[in-house]
Amino acid sequence: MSRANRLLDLLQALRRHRYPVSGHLLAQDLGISLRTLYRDIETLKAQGAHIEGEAGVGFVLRPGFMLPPLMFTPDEIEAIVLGSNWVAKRADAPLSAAAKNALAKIAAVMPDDLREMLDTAGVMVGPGAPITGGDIDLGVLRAAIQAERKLAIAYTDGKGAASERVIWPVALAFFDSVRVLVAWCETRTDFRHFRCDRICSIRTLTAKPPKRRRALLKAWRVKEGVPEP
Amino acid sequence: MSRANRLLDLLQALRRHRYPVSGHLLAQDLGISLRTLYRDIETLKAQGAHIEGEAGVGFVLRPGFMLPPLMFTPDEIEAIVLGSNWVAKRADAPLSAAAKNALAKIAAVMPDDLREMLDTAGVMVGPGAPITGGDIDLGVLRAAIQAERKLAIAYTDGKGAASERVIWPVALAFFDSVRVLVAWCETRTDFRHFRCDRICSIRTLTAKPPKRRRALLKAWRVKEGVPEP
DNA sequence: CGACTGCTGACAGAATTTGGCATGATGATG
DNA sequence: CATCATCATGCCAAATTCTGTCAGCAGTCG
Repeated sequence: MSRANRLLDLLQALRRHRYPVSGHLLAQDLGISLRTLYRDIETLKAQGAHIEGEAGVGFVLRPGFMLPPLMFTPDEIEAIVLGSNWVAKRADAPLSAAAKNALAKIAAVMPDDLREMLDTAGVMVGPGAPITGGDIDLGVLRAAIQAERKLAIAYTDGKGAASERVIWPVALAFFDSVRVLVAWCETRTDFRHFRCDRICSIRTLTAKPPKRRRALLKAWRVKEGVPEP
Repeated sequence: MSRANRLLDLLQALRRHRYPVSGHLLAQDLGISLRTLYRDIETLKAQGAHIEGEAGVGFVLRPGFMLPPLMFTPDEIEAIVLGSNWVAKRADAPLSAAAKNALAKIAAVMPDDLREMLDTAGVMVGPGAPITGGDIDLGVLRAAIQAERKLAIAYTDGKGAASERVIWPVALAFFDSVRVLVAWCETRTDFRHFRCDRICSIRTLTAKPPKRRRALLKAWRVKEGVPEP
């Protein structure tokens, strides 16, 4: 692998990590020594890449570098197709439609030969367990998550016990056959998981949770032991 | 000026000229010999640049090497994030890496305000049933599917009966906990489904199936009653 | 046909790249 | 405050590569 290739790879590696990444890790990824990595980063900086290195933290590539990323590789196309198809097949209707639209937009900017690969991609999503729907609108949940609003819900748990709660929605998790709303429950003052098909009603409140969703998500990750993506 | 820098410059120079440029001129621009220019162009081509050289005309960089800016709706962003994460989590290693790279590339060409939504997307992929791996390399399967090559496989079916077959691979289907290769089996002269974890060995043959993959896929869809995507 | 231009191979000397080590500096963490 | 992780830079010898030159073949254009 020549140096030129590696520099583009390094750029892509930096793009991949949207959070600070240590030079040690990058060097390992690229199979080069730490010293060489510093030199490569120096070169990229000289070319105009906004790479910021902070001691004790790592490197971040600030967006806006004049050199746009390269076109997708065949593997990446397959990954995109597979991902979009999964969402189109397994998510709720609005998200499913959005997945199809997004794929169309991506297809629009690809050269002809690659666009063909979209249709002939050799990957498919197999039929899965039927998704226990419930009749609530996931769009409302997603909107509340995005807008960071409290929700008042009526919920029936696994034992059939009904309850009404005010929760702070954090994220919507898609399992193979069920969807789960991750939220902070004001009643229990702790995180709770609500199966969407057991939520009987939702009302979006105007009040905002006192903590930012980001912080909540982090706290939840810690509690559940979910690694950072 | 190091070579790495020069390659990036060459790319920019090619992008500037929308009409064929002679190698001589490019070489002069960059201050290198003609021979070196050819070598540089070779290197860029190896990286995926669609540079076309026609004798008596010059070089043109066909569009499609770089990814142009992309715009998405909030729902589409959530769909893309969800899809990529699903692939990153549930597909085999190379495809998983490709999903991360693709997402990074898409992120790099989105407007700033949209890019932020990537991090705050409120959708997640829940943990799923563990995927029964098998020790064959799915990359080999995907490559054979794309290249339309026959495969010689050793397979052990659900009843424990082992067999060796020559098949025409059509598609790779991702189920919740298992992956299945869809293929035409020469022995049975019909379509068969092979669980990847039961494929003991693969050998890619040089022979191509007599029918195009597209036609096979269509025939399979008809047989199985799978609707067009 | 002749003038261009793309494309490739071989080769030897020049230039660059690389890894390792040593040394600072800075920010995070407890 | 001490410790750790990390960024950053200089130096050097060995290894790698890059480069220009020359030579030849194959297309295109007028």
